[in-house]
Amino acid sequence: MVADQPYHHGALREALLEAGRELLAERGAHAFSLSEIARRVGVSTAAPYRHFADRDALIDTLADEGYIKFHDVLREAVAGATDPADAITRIGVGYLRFAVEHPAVFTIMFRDRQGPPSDYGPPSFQTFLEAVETAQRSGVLSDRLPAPVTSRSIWAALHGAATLDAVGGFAKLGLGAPLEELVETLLDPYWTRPRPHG
Amino acid sequence: MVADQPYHHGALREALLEAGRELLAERGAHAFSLSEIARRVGVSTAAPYRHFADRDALIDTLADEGYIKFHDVLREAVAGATDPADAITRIGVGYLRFAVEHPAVFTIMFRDRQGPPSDYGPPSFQTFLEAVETAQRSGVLSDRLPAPVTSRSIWAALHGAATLDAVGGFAKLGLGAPLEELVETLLDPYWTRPRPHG
DNA sequence: ACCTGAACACCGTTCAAGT
DNA sequence: ACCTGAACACCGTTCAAGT
Repeated sequence: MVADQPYHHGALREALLEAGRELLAERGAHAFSLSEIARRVGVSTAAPYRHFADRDALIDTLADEGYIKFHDVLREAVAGATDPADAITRIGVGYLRFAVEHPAVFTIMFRDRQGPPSDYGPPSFQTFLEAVETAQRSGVLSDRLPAPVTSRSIWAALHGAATLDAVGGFAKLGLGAPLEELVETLLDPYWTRPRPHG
Repeated sequence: MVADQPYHHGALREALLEAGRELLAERGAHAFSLSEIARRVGVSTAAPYRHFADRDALIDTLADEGYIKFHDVLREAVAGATDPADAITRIGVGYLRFAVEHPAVFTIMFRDRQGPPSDYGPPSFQTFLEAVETAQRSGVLSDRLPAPVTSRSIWAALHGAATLDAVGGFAKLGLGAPLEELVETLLDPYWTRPRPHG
């Protein structure tokens, strides 16, 4: 808190993004408001328009940040893996954990975009695809179907579980489960031979 | 169009729901507006509050309608099936087709609810669970995992594919595919033996 | 009992004017 | 170049008043 704010904020763009992150975390994607963000930063409601085309542009920027963070999660999952099958499992756990820990960011990442699609989504899928290819080559993952197709299926399973779990759908149906167990059961039919569970 | 509207609408509740359905179909979940709906019906913006607690109550009612329609889709899929494996496949196609044909309704069904959870979701999962149990008993679906767990996994895969496909995620990644083919590849790892594709 | 009219607090967005 | 102040059209919601 500075006693006397200068006329020029100096780093308004970053301040708006930071306030946006906080608002999302505190009140959810549903409560996102550009006016509220401007108020928190201590600036007029018109000020953001010097840095973002409109409300959606700010949301899309926060979504892009989410994609970058998400991509890091996937790369760290692969980096920390002990073997190709473990890499897939860790990606799965990372995917679901990201959704559970940052539900609002996850929501805006996969909402129906107003502007052009993000450039930051495909790299994540690419990382995942490479992990699937590696697992297929090592023989732990079936290669009955091409890697992109199997990747698409597992990605869909993880994404569906993440979405339904975040909304609480599984718990409502009496299907709530710890994250690791949920991932294990999702991946189970894909392995060429049964895997011991941790 | 009646030339002289009576003071009492008579069937305002249903008229509001109908206008809500149209607005969702025309402009998407994103553009939902209670004022716009009242305007379309030709009534004051305060009138809906005699029939719905608030905006969210109207949305939740439309979501419930969606669940009922969705449940019918699943039951018809099972009813029209030639065998237990075909029932699962038809459910999958019905699930994805519903999402693609009614994206706005699908969105509000699985959005983060404000009010209490819908009573109309669980019956759909129940129908699906029974189809999985039947398929497991007939031997076409692996019974390595309990029916509720396998149901959860396939449900997640279908839901994820529906969500990503509706948002256009698959197409963006060069993974776009016809609905039936997508469902086939999603279900492929679950069958106990390879199934011929139609 | 059901709906209107007017009001309130709140949005997103624009634009002339200030620094 | 960056931000303010005031305005505009639009929300959701409330409530006294009308029929």
